[in-house]
Amino acid sequence: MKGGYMLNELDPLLHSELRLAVMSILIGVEEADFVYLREQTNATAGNLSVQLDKLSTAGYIEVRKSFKGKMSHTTCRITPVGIDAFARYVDTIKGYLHISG
Amino acid sequence: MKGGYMLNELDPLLHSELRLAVMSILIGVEEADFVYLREQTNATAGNLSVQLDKLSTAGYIEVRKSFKGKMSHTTCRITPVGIDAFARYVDTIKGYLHISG
DNA sequence: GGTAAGTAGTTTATTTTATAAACCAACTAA
DNA sequence: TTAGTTGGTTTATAAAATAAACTACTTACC
Repeated sequence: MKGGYMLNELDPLLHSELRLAVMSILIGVEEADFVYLREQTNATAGNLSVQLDKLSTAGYIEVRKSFKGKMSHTTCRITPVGIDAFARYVDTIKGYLHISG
Repeated sequence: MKGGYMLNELDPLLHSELRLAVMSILIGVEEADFVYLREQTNATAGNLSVQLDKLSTAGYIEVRKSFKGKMSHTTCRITPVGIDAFARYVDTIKGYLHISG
C-alpha cells in the first residue's frame, strides 16, 4: 500500500468503524464514560470493551476505572498521541476520498 | 451503530483499505487494468483478485476479462451504482472525521 | 431473606474478513 | 529444455470483529 499514486497507508487501528467512532466522539469532548460511548455507537458492551483496550494499549486513549460505591465506572479520554493519530488518519483518508485541503 | 449521535453506518464493502483504494482510483479514470491497480495499491495479486470479486459481485465495478493473444487481461471500471455508493461513503465518513459539507 | 431483573463491564468463543502462500497457464529468453 | 516472468485464481492461514456467556454488584418486589 506504499509507493502508490496518492494513497498512503491508513492507520489500521483507526480504520475500524467502532474505534473510529469512539475516537470521533472523544475528540469532541473532555471525557466520556463507557455507557455513553456504548449508547452513541450502538456497540455491544463486549465489542466496545475490546476496542477500548486496543485504543488504550496504543496510547490513543486513556481509560480510567473508578468505583461509584462498589459499581465500576469507566471513563475515557483521548490523549495527545491519539489526537495526533486521528489528525493523520483524517489527512490520509482525504487522499482516498478525493477531498483536498 | 445506528441511532447514534451523528455517526451513520459505514458501507462495509467500501470500508476496507484495499477496496476503497480501488474505488478511489477507478472513480478518477475511465478504466484501469489489473496490473495498474496492483501497482498503484501495492496489493498482492491474490488479495486484489479477491477484493475485485467482492466489488464486482456488489455491482460497484464491472470487471472485463479479455485475452491479448492467449494471455488474460483484466480491466475494471466503476459503475453508476459504485459511484453512488462511493459518494454516500464519503458523506458518511465525513461525520466521523468532523468534516462539514 | 430470597429471587428476578437490571447495570457495568470482561472473557471467551465464533464468525467474518483480510492476507499470504501455493498454484495454473501462458510467454520470453537463454 | 528449463528457468524466470506475467497475469491471474484458489486455498489456507492469520487477524479482526462480533456475539454469547459470564462475573459482580444493585434495586425492587414478594
